[in-house]
Amino acid sequence: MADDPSSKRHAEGAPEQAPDQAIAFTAHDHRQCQARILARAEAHCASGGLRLTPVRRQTLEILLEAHRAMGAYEVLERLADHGFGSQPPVAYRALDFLVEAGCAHRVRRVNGYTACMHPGERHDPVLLICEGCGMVAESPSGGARRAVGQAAVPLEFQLEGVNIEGVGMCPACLADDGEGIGDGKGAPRSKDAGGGR
Amino acid sequence: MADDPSSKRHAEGAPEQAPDQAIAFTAHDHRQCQARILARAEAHCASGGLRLTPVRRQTLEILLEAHRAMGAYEVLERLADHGFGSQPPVAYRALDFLVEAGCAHRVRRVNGYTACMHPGERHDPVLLICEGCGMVAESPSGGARRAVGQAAVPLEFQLEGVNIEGVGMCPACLADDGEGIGDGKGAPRSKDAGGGR
DNA sequence: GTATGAATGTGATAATATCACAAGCAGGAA
DNA sequence: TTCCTGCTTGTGATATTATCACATTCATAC
Repeated sequence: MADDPSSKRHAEGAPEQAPDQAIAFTAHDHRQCQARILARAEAHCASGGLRLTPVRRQTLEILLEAHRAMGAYEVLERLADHGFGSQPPVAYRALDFLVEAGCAHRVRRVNGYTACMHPGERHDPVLLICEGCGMVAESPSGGARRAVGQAAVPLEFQLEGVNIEGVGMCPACLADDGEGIGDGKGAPRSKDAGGGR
Repeated sequence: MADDPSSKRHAEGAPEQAPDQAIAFTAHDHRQCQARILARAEAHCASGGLRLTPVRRQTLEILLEAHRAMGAYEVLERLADHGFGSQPPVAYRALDFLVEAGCAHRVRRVNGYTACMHPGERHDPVLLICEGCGMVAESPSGGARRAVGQAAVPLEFQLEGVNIEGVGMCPACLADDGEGIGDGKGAPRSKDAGGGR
């Protein structure tokens, strides 16, 4: 990890470090990012009368550890490590709550969940999933959402929700491939890549 | 089935009955629709050197029976009824082939598969899934696809594929609700709704 | 006809998700 | 306080979806 791009990250005092929506693929102080989102989520739940109980909060913290999608069973294992129940419903319930509350997104493509970078703001982001490292970035794009809405109109379909996901390669993985670490098709990189880069 | 809206369907001789993309939610002669798509898929496979073997063809026919998403195990059961193997890989392999060949789509939202209405034409349709009856319509929308592409650009993300899905209510289910058959939130209607309407 | 690779059949198992019910806990009403 | 109520959590069981490994069959080219 000595050559980790996160060495490029900004100093702690840096103000707005990166455009929020692209943060997953951008060098940033992940500790700070993590804390900021958690605080926002807490505020959102408090103001909305949503109970961010210990399991739920811990679940969110687990999701916030990295900008990637985590499976429910991976979350469950971590919850058990923290002393919570170890049966699937424990994780699924907490994850469902977070999604419902607008604090997490479900990543259908990989049957996983990822923390929302804009807790509480009703939005339907484009989720960009890197096939190299598993990171997930959230891109605002009212554009895509609007286009789906428009696609529904001529069919007289009453749209209630959308899932918009893209798969491909993030800039860091592309750079790695270019450096000859991969062969251009390269095997997926470490699935447990750490926090921000 | 006596009050099936498909009674409204066009007469057999009707020429181009409905805009292709909206066909799932539109009154049409489904037998003809089914046959047309199957023929197109056969032609596409033939011209591309893709082997549409008996299981694969049967699988496509099963998907074509209705404009909805079918689970792999449901397909598997039908395949077994037709004398094919009854172990999961039988269905998954055939379904994977069809998706790969551009003759079917995977519907991530419901872990299902649905026949493609434009076999062989490389496209990333918006899949509109009715929560009332389970029907799935394919809407062209280069617009949404383009918007996702644009969302990826500022993140320097190299987009390789997309899943764009919308859930909501189809016109027929909306009409049913309006007629007082439902309560406005109504339980999902029969999951095994027949072919076209 | 025989070698070859693709496709299929089959048993086993992995990964994901839900159900049902008991127990605990927070808040308000009596 | 005590009880009631509804939400939340724990737990065992089970359902659903998906993949692996390996033997066999089949189509095709040689």
